Amino acid sequence: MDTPNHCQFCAQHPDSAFHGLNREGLEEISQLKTCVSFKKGQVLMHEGARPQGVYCLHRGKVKLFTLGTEGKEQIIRFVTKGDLIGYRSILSDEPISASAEALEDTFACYIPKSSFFKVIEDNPKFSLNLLKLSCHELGEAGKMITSLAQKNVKERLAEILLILNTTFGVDEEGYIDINLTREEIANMVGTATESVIRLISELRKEGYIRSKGKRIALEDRSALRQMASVFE
Amino acid sequence: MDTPNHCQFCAQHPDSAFHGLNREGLEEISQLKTCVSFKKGQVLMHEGARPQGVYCLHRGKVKLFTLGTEGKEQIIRFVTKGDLIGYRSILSDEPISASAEALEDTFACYIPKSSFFKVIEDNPKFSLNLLKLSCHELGEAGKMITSLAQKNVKERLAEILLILNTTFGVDEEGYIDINLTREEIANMVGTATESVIRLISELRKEGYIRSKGKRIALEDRSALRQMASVFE
DNA sequence: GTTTGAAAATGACAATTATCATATCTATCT
DNA sequence: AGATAGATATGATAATTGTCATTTTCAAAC
Repeated sequence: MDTPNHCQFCAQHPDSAFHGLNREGLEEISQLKTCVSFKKGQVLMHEGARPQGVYCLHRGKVKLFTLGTEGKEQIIRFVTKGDLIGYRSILSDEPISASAEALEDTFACYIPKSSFFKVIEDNPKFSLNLLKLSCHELGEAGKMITSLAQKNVKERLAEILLILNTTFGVDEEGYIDINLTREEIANMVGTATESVIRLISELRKEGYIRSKGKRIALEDRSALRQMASVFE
Repeated sequence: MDTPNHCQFCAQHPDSAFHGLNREGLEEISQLKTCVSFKKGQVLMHEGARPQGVYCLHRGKVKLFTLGTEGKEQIIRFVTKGDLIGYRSILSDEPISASAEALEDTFACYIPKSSFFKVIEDNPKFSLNLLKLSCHELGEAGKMITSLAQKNVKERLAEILLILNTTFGVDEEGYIDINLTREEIANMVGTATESVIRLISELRKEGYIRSKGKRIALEDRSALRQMASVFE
């Protein structure tokens, strides 16, 4: 039997979909899941496919993205420890809307579709958690829509840098603890790679951030928040 | 007792959150709800507020929008007959993320928060429907994000016109059956009002649409689909 | 340490989109 | 029917952003 404690561990986090489940529910999931690992760059799920289960991330980082016109990738959001992948597609009974690719070596639990539904049926609390989760993400998506529609590229870049800083934290030297290329940042901001590079240089010259290679550290977060009109 | 049949009527539509509920469940909702009406321009819910219940639209049209920087409104989506308003906020226990304003005289059923949760508890099917609904909308939001990030204004306008045509249908003369100003269209597309006006003229000159005052009719939908890169 | 390919940086220029000014139209009220 | 306010339309111009070309830097593999 492989690592039956993972679920209880994941469930500790208040934002986890498994939070607040009783012992039996967690035990049930632990029984039904299997553990899988992915190398950096591996694709967990393909846009358009019909997933046969959901992943719950145990360790690692994953980007979710759709392919727009001419194959350009648009990063929708990131998935980290404790987050689920594929639940949207299974619950709405639609093809996967975004591909999921590992940004670093990643470990996840796989819960087959049938087991997933069984846990939902057996645990109303789990169902409510999922509702809460999807409704929260719906609100986040709305914010992203407003940003893309109304802010200019520099404001959006400032916003994304703040989000990355919050989502992934910083290393010992203060750099945001995520390994993204400028192109990937551009694919979040919704702009050209060169524009991101130019604006990162600008922000550096203005003293709001510092950078070393591809790594970025925020120097003046409150100024960035003001620039991005983020009031949280 | 007011119009106890509304809920059964709404529940007929396969996309309704109330679809598939048993007789008792529908009866329960019919008991708990009250009917309200709104004049054109009235606000049903204010961004940032804490709603005390949800609305289920019975007749009329409502726009959902957030206010971006400098008070510019960004229309997220429209709500029509059978759709719910406010459920996202109540379920995620967050403030309302978008204001709701009636685009025409509108009738709705109001279900208080406590009653809403009671129906969820008593009817697992309802809970699953809501999950399906929010997950579907999450996918739609993802599409909108990719469009905003990657398409130019003309492509997005073509896409929005197709969506309006599908959502609201056409009148006897073939015009899209919704009364929107050019400014409101711009607030969906995420651009300046003048840009929308210019591009509507362009589309008209190119023969893809015709217009009469503020009313618009699609003349060549497949060309518009191609322009917008919509393959559905 | 050198090699080497990919990523970052920068400049020049083109395309897109926004802004401002102004004219025309249209629906509604009297 | 005429007045009027708000909406649509259009031109001129400015600002933003994208594209292409080239150079520099970086990091992994040998």
